[in-house]
Order: sequence, then structure tokens, then C-alpha cells
Amino acid sequence: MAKAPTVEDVARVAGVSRQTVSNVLNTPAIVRDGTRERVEQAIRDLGYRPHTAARALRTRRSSTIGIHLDPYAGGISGVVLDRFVHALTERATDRGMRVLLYAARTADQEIARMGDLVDGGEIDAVVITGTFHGDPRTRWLTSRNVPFVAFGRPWGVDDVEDPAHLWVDVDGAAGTAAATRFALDAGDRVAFLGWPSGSGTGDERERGWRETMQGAARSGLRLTVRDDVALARAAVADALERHESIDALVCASDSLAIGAHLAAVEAGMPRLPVIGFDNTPSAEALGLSSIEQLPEKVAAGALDLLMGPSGNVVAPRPTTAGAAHVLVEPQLVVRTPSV
Amino acid sequence: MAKAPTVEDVARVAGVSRQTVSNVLNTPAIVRDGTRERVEQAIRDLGYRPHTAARALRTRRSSTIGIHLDPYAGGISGVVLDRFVHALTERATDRGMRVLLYAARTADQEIARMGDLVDGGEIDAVVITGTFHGDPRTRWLTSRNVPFVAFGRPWGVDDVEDPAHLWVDVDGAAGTAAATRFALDAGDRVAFLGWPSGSGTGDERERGWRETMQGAARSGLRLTVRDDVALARAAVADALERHESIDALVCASDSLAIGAHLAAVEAGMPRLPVIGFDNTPSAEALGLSSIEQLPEKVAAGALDLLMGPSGNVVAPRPTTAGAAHVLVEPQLVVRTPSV
DNA sequence: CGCGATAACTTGATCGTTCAAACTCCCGTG
DNA sequence: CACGGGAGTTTGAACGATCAAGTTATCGCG
Repeated sequence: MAKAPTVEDVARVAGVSRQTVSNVLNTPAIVRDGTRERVEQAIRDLGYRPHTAARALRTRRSSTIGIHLDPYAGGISGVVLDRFVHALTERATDRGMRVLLYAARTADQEIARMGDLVDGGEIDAVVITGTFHGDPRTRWLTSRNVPFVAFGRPWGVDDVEDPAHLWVDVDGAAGTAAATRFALDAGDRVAFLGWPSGSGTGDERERGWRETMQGAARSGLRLTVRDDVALARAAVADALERHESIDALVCASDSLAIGAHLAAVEAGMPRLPVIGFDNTPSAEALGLSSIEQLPEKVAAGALDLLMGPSGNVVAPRPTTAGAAHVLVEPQLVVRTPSV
Repeated sequence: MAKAPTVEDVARVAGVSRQTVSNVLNTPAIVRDGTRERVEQAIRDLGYRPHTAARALRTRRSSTIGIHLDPYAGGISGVVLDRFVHALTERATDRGMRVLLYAARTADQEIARMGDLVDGGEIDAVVITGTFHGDPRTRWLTSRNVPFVAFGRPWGVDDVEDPAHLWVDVDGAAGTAAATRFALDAGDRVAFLGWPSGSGTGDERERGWRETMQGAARSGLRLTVRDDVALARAAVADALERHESIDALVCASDSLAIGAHLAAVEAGMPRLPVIGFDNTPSAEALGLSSIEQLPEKVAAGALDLLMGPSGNVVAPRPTTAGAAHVLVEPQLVVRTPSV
């Protein structure tokens, strides 16, 4: 196996210097046309590929973004994150970036791991997910001056006028609002099945339903349970037995929607419109409507915040008023229940 | 922000030379105890972290494994792969390795991308997934001498006596065999719902059922459809209407199992044992039994093949007879149907 | 006691790239 | 025609680690 060609080899073949080859690769505009073409030809002839480690060593940039992989929790919502990771990888590649995974079980472990990666020069930026109130990761990243974007808004600490950090999120309220508007076609009594108050995400999703109902001068039942199929099923079965009138059901997650749908089938109402959230394969399999988060847009937004609208290096957008986040509008996917 | 300390700085503080610091990090055994402790203390005091790019440049090793992310196909089987990626990341971290993602839509694109990464010195090895008959990727990787392991066996070309390349896979036949043995408790007539012949994976899964039935001197119905919930449902509904006697149903995937379960519920047999494959969250949500692939074991096996049972560098096990693969025995997860 | 062997540590060179500064043309201008 | 200036190109140094070869200390043994 012959040694891989270096800039030196390309330079010799093209009859120019190292630096000119480097310029052709990095700042082609300053090289004269004829010279550039000769160099490009030599690059093709030799099959030259720049050695990333050498470049990273000199420039002190790795062109790599780190992303944490949550421990597999069971449950079905991991899919959104997986699609996001995938989309991020594609988009990052287009911008000359790589995506490096790391695993950690706790926030502290994650901080330690990020420290290794940042100090080792392995990553230029981080994307963190699943932020929560008082998240130590955001504090640490900020204090260490590590460029980062959160998928999920900084619950509690953020202020649009004085943003704590960059973030991308899906507009949960807009999603449930769309679902509720759609559900109102089926009848006035649109119920909501959500999680107990206190989770930012859940409260947002509930708000979309509540405000839409108020706007339409309607009211409907509100049920809350933990995010679990069996619990959701029991809660809805119970409500139906009590003869609560429900024309349609907007849910905070697909897990809840599945449980609700099972209860409806059991109660002899297989066509009760039930709308989930996250558009997971499970909802698809059962033919349930759901709200699609559009992870591709989230990924694109994250990169825009980190690298600007078109750049190829990490240069985080300054966290100035109003410009420090991207809020993606989700999309209702309508399906006709298959049972 | 102060400049990050280098080996030089550590050496000065500890009163030794660069190389001794390097030895403490890489071959601690050859450094005298007292010296090593002084160096380790200096490392802690300064918060020194080795610069990965510099190391990679000199050693010509990136300590990074590349893995392809399939385009999101919809459907539910992506979960297995995601869990595998996650497990691989954890295990790799334990062995001082990193996992780099890359995306590609076609095999040719994937080859091009792998070429970039390998020639750029970004990855030392690759894990490929979803291999198929005559896969151009395995040919390319072999011809380029890139260490790699496949998740999925080399259908058609492999021979245990003369293995084509390293691979890890789940023993599908063992899985359906276990499922079938379990199902036989419910009655003699255990049917199989699989995919049309020709897919290696599907044929293996069917074989486990068939041989177990033969071994027990029983026979059962065999149905095949594409991997789709609605098609599975229609097929099973049809069979039940024809009054085929089915005591239990072993399926080649959770999608098929879900379809089968829906048909059973509709036909008034909600307790018909239906066993899926892959143990996806969807099966869990519906309370269906399924066969768990144990992605953690697959990941551990992949690394063992690539790095030996305990090494910290990529040193692929030679592809010698019988030793070039790891076959993981999957595990039946029994659930009591929730409807 | 002297010698060779081994252990422990140090020194100079190197990996492939880009930065910073220097150099060479060539053109327009006073 | 000397000179300033800019475009285009070249040269030496540097990034931070490890390899390979060299040096010094330590020890066993005849």
C-alpha cells in the first residue's frame, strides 16, 4: 500500500509550493485561475485527500460536533432524537463537519466526557438534548466558553430579551393547537390527555389545546397521567365508563395516544379521533394521527445557530435578544385509524 | 483563557522529559513507580489532557470507528440499529475509542464517504450494517484493506471454513425456535407469519420455526407478506375467516406481529399468543411478546472482532476458519397481551 | 573490581498541515 | 525612471504528540 500523497506531493506535481496547494483548498479565490486548475488536476491525479489530524493540529479546529446519546430508556420517544441525530449528521456533512457520539449516564458524567472531548481538541461544539430546569450542563458549557446549542429550550432561565444560550425547539403549543383545530371538526368536545403539570414540554402542549378551545369558545375534559400506555388506557377507559362525552382526544405523546386508542376500541368506539405527538412508528403502525416534529428542520436550525447561515466553521451566533433561538413549527399528520 | 498545557508543561513541572510523560500515559509499566506518581500528580495539577489530533498525526491512528446511519425509513425496525449504535458508543468509549457518524443514501455514496474518512485518517475501522448479497461495500473495504466488521452476515459468499470478512449477527433461527417452543405451550397449531422467501434474515427466522415444529412432530400454517402492518393484518384476518386453526403465531418482525394482533382482536381472539421479533417499543406498548436482539452483546462482539478481547487499538482478528464471527443468541421476552 | 546487560530516562526528528512573513512581479503614477 | 502598492506565490516555523536512537544509572556475576 503506497503512502498517501501529501500537499508536498501535489505541489511538486503541479509545480507550485505547498502553501499554494493549501490555498487552493482553503481560499481558492486568491489563487490565479490557471494555477488553481493545475493544482486541482494534480489533486485528482494523485487522489490526494487532506489529513484531518494534521489540519486540526495546526488550525486548532476539529470541524467536529459532539452529541450525547441518551441511555436507551425503553419507551417510544427516542425515535425523535434518532431522527434528529441522523438529520444533523447529513446537514453537518454538507457543511464540512463531522458528528461524534458520546455516551454518558448522568449529567455529571456527561460534563466529564465533554471536558475530555473539548480539551482534547476533538470537538468544536456540542449539541445537548433534553435540557431541564437548572441544567448543570448549560452552566458548565457557558463557563467554559464552549459553543453549544440545546435541543429543547432553557426552561425557566431563558428570557427572549436576554437569552441564556442558543437553543432550537419544536413549538409544542402550535402542534397541539393544530391538532385541536383538526379535532374540532369531529365535534365540540375535544379532550386532552397529558402529563401532570410541571414539565415544561407537557405544559406547552397542554397550552396549545387549552387556548385553541378557549378561542373557539369550547371546553373539554383534561386528563393527566404519567407517560405510559397502560396508565393512559386505564384513564381513558375510566372516563368513557363514566360517560364523559368525548368527541376527539388530543394527546401529549404517542404513548398516551396508543393507550387512549386501545381504550376507545375496547369501549366500542374504534373511530374516536385520537391524535398523538411525535409521529413515532408506533402511531404509524396503528394508523393514528400524530404531530410530526420535523427533526430535519431542527437540525438545520441548530447548525445555523452554531455556524451562521452559510459558514463552514463554528462561529456561534451571539446570544442577542430575539436571535438566539429557532422555533420549529411541527406538522399534523392525519391518518385514518385502521381499526 | 489560558493555553492548554502540553506534555512539555507537565514534564517541566514533574522534572522529567516529554517522553517520560508520554510513557506514563501510554506504557506506564516501563516507568519507575516514584517517577510515575510525580508525573501523574503534575497531570492532575495542570489538568493536562492529551491533544488527540497531535497524537493521531504522529501515530497514524485516530482511535475512531465510523458507522453509517441509514436514512430514516419510517417503519419500526430502526430501533434495533439505534440501540446498537448506542451500545457501540458506550463500549467503544470504555476501550478508548470514539464513534463517528456518517450519512449516505446509497452504497456508492457510502463508499465515497468511507474513502474520505479513511484517507483523511479520521477513522481506523468501520462498522457496516444491513449487508446484502453481493454488497459492494464489503468488496471495497476488503480491497482497500480497511478493518471492518459487518452487523449482519455475508449472505451467500461466506463460508465458515473460509470466511469472507468479520461479522456479528443475531441468531434469528434460535430466536424463532425459542418463540416456537414457547408458543407450543398454547397449542399444537403454531403458525408462522414471515416475509416472502429470498431475504436471508427472513429465511433464517422461518427456519427456526420450521425445524422446531418438525422436531416436535407438529405442523402449522405458514403465511408470508411484505413487512407492513396493514398487509399482515389482512393476511391474518383472511386466514382466520377461512377458519384456519391457529393456536399461536410466531412472526418475523414486530410490524407483522402488530398486524396479526390487530386481526386477532378484530376476530374476537384478543388473547391469541402473537410473538414478534426485535422487541421494539411498539411491541412493548401493545404488550406483545417479542424476541430481543440484545444489541449490547452485538456491539461487544463487534469490538472484540475489531480490537481483540481486550486491546485498545484496532487490530482485527484474522479471518480464519470459525473465528471470524460472533453469533448472538437472542432472548424471548414474554408479555401478556394487554387487550 | 570490571564488564556487559538491562532498566530508566532524554534528545532529536518527524507526522501533514496552515500561519505569518518575506519575496517577486507587474502596473500605474508622479 | 524610481517608487508605492497589490496580487500571487514561496519559505521557515509551529501546532503537540510519539518514534527511534542515544545516554546514564543500576545491577548481577565471574
